[in-house]
Amino acid sequence: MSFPSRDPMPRKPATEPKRSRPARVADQIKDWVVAQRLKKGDRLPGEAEMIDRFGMAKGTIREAMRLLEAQGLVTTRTGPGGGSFVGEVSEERARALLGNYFYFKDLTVADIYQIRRALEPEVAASLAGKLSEADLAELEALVSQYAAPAATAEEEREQHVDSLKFHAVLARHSDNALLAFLIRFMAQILSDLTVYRKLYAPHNHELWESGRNHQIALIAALREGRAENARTIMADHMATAQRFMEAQEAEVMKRFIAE
Amino acid sequence: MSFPSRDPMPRKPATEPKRSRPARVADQIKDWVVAQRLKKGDRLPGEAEMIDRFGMAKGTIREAMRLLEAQGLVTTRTGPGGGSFVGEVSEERARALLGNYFYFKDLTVADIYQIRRALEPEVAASLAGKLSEADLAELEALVSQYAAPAATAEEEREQHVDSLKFHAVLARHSDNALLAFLIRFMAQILSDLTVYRKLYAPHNHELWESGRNHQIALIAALREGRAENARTIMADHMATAQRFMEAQEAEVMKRFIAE
DNA sequence: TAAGATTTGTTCGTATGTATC
DNA sequence: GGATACATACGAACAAATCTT
Repeated sequence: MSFPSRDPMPRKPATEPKRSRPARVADQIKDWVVAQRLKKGDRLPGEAEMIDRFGMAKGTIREAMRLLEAQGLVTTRTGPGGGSFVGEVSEERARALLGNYFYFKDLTVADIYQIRRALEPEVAASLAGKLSEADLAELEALVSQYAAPAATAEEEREQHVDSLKFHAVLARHSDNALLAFLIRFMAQILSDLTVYRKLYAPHNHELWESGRNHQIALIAALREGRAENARTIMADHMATAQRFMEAQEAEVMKRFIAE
Repeated sequence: MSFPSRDPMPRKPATEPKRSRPARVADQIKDWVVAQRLKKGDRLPGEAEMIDRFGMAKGTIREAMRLLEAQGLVTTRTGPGGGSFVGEVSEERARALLGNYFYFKDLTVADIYQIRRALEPEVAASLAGKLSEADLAELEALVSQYAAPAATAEEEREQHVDSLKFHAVLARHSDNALLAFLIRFMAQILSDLTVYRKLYAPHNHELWESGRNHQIALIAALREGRAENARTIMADHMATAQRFMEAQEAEVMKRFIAE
C-alpha cells in the first residue's frame, strides 16, 4: 500500500477555489482507491496510519472519512480488524442522495409520468419471456393484494403504494442497472408523495379497475413472451395511471427521503 | 429557532442498527431543516450553539456537518456572519453522487442507449416551437463545431463530447427537471467513458455525417414547431449514435466522476 | 491600512467504547 | 474474563478566514 506519500498536499495555487483539508484528504483517498482498484470489502489504512501519511490530526482525518461515508463509499467498524472499508453504494442511499437534489426542484406528477410513459414500456418489453414462473407468481401475488376496491382514503393510499411495488419488482429483474434504478426511483417518489384527494373527486373505481386489469394482462403477456404486446399494455397502463393521479392533487417531494 | 431541545438523543433500543452519533445528529439537523421549512440560503445554528443543544463535543458536531456537506445539503463559511447554510444540491454534485453508485455497476453502452432512445425523443418533441432564436443559434453554433471530419482519434473524441453537449444544452431548456437531469447524466457518462477504437474499425464517416445531419434537421423541426417530426428525427439520431458507439469498444464508468 | 471581533478550522492529549482473540 | 486493536468521543487551546470599524 503506497498512499500518496508523506505531505501529499500540493501547495495550492492561491487562485484555486480553496477546499477544506478534510475535503482534500477525502479526494485523495478516493483517487487512491480508484488507482488501487480496490473492491467492495477492501480495507483502507487505519486512522493512525492516515494521520502519519497525511501528516494531519485525527479530527481532520475523521472528518474526511465522514465525507466519504455520506457518499456511501466507505463504511467503518470498530474493534480489532476494524477500520474503514470500501463499501458499494447501496441503491437506497443512491435514491436518497438523488432525492435530495429534487427536494428543491418541485417535480410535478406530470413530470414523473412523462418519463414513466417512456421507460416503463421499455422494461416490460425487455422482460417478456425472461421471467421465471416464480417471478411471475410474485407479481400475481402483489396484484391480488389490491383486488378489492378501497373503502377509505388511507386504504386507497396503501393500494397505490402496493401497485407501485409491482413496478419496482418488475424493474429488479431488468439487467439494465440504470433503467432499474430509475424505475424504482420514480416509484419511490410516487410512494412518498402526500396525496390530497380532491373533495369533489371521489374514488374513480373504473379507472382503478382498468389499471389493475392492465397489470393482469401484462403478466400474461410477459409469461407468453409477447414483447410488443407487453409494451403496449404497459403504455396503456401508464396513461391510465397518470389520469388517475392527476385526478388527485398531489404534492410531490416535499420532504427528504429517509436514508 | 427551537432545535430539538437539549439531550435530543432518544436512548436507543439496543435492537436498532446502531448509528454513530454524528450520523444521528446529522439526521436530526436534516429533519429540523425540513420541519422549519428552511430555504436555500438560510443559516443554521453555529457550532457553539449546536454543542450546547446536543450536549456533544465540537468534533462530533463537525463530523455531522461534514456528513451533510457531502450530500450537498449545507455549505459552511468562516468569519463573522459565517456559519453553516442550507445549500441547494447542485446538479454537478447530484450527478457525481449518482455516478458513484454506477461506478460499481458496469453499465454498458447498450444500457445507456436503451434509455436515451426512450428519453431523448421525448425532450425533442416537448421543446418543439418553445425555443428562442437565440437558443436555436446556440445549438447551431455547437453543430458547426464539428462540421469537418475528424482526422485523429483524439479529435474524434472531442467531436463526440461536443455532440453530447448538444443534448445537454437541449435538456437545459426542458421544464421537466427530472428529464433534464437524466439527459445530462447520461451525456456525462458517455463523455467520460474511455473509448478504445477498434483497430479494424476505422472512422465510419457516413455514420457520423448522418448523425450530424440529424441534428441539423432537428434544429429546423424545433424552430418550426413540428413536435412529432422532431421526435422521429431524434429517434433516428439515437439509433445512429448507438450504432456509431457500438462500432467501438468502450469501457464505461471505470472511474469516479470528479466532484 | 490596521486592529478587533466573530465564527469556523485544526491540533493534541486523554479517555471511553467495542469487537476479536 | 482479560488482553489487544481498533474507532469514537471529549475538551481545551490555538490557527485561520472574514467582516466591521
